[in-house]
Amino acid sequence: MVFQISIKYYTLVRRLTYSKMSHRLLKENIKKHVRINSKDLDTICSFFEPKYIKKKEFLLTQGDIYKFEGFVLEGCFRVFTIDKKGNENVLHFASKDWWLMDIDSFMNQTPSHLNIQALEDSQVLLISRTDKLALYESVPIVEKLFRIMSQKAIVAWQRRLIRNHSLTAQERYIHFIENYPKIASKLTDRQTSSYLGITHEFLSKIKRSKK
Amino acid sequence: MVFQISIKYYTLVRRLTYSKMSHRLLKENIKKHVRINSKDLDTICSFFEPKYIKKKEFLLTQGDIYKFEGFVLEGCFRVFTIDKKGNENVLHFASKDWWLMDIDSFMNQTPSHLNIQALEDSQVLLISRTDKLALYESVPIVEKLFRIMSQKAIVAWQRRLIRNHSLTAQERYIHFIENYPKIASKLTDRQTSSYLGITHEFLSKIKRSKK
DNA sequence: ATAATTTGTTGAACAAGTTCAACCTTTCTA
DNA sequence: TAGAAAGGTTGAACTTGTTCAACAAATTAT
Repeated sequence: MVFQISIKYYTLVRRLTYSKMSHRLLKENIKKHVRINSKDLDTICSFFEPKYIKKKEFLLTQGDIYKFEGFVLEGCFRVFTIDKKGNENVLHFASKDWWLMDIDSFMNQTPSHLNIQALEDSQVLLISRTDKLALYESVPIVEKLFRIMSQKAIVAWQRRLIRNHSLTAQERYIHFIENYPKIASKLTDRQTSSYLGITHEFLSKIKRSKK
Repeated sequence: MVFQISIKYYTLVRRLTYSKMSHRLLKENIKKHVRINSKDLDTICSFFEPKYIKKKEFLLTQGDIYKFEGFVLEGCFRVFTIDKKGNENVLHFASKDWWLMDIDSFMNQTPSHLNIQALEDSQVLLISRTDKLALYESVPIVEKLFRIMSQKAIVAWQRRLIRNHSLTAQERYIHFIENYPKIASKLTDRQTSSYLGITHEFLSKIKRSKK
């Protein structure tokens, strides 16, 4: 009996500790973007709920309406579309400390064009659309936070387009594995090639010629 | 004498009228993105000053630090980088009712990677960095405005990347002229090809084969 | 109006990347 | 643990797009 209680107690403490830990990563992330007081930070984080997703499971499937925004605590995701020809196009990956959103579907509540799939057992913090919209109103700095995050994202997309236009597939591959070694090491060649915009066969040939 | 005065008066009235007209386009643009009261709208617009730029002149040159953000009233611009191999890569064009910014340089006050050049005699409304930063503080809805504009821009960049990965050069060319006929009609083939990420020779061959 | 420059067109040789098919290795699953 | 499924490699033929060079057409500056 005593033993059981102590297990329960231990579990409870672990959960709380864990929960604080998980929000800590989110807090650190937010503080990278804006100066923010701890009250606002606590309010923001209080709306994020942890969720566990198993390898190969989907957080979002093409056609769904996206009702959550996510922040990755652990694991790795791929965000991709399937085009008319049936090919998968990876927009990006998201591992620990990255955000997961489908801005288009979330903003306009239209069916999503994107799929978000876990590449390994993963944990995310999710905020519902309702709570997010409420946060924009009640905690004004949230607007600034996402304005700044969005602007940084635009810069990243611009640079990626330029790389696609000015570099060969081999150069893009080298850039990718050098700049995102942690993510790259978790991927199959098929996933990497889809991100780079080439076939997996050609990636295989690039790797051979590099040696 | 009387004649001279009347000319002066006419010019003054025209300027005032013109200035209101020009801010009207900006106001309409802003109202597409956010619900906003007319006082805030007036405050925002009051910081934008008109500027005329002649064909081929630059609003920004690679290496400069960007100190303004612009809104195009008339004319057309191209935003491009020159990479190490000396090739021009057009990020995008901006004609009437579009925004002109170099987010990276403007945010971080680092030397710009971009060039912004007028393709024809053009007019823009410019806001200085100082005024923009002050606006973010004094008119909170400005944060929301640029947050939403930025998020729409991200969606556009994502779609463009997917087109680059999933469509042939010919399909991208057709998409471009069908979706941006006004801008496309103002461009030389060299400019169009640089936007599409192909050589101008190959664009010429695409056009021939299309007939 | 003329010269100079930029732009567009075309062809031939070439390079980059795809497709398809075969085969092997690894990983998942019953 | 066997069988199935998925991932990786390789080669040959093919397609897409580039490069370079030459020339014609259109703009621009003088």
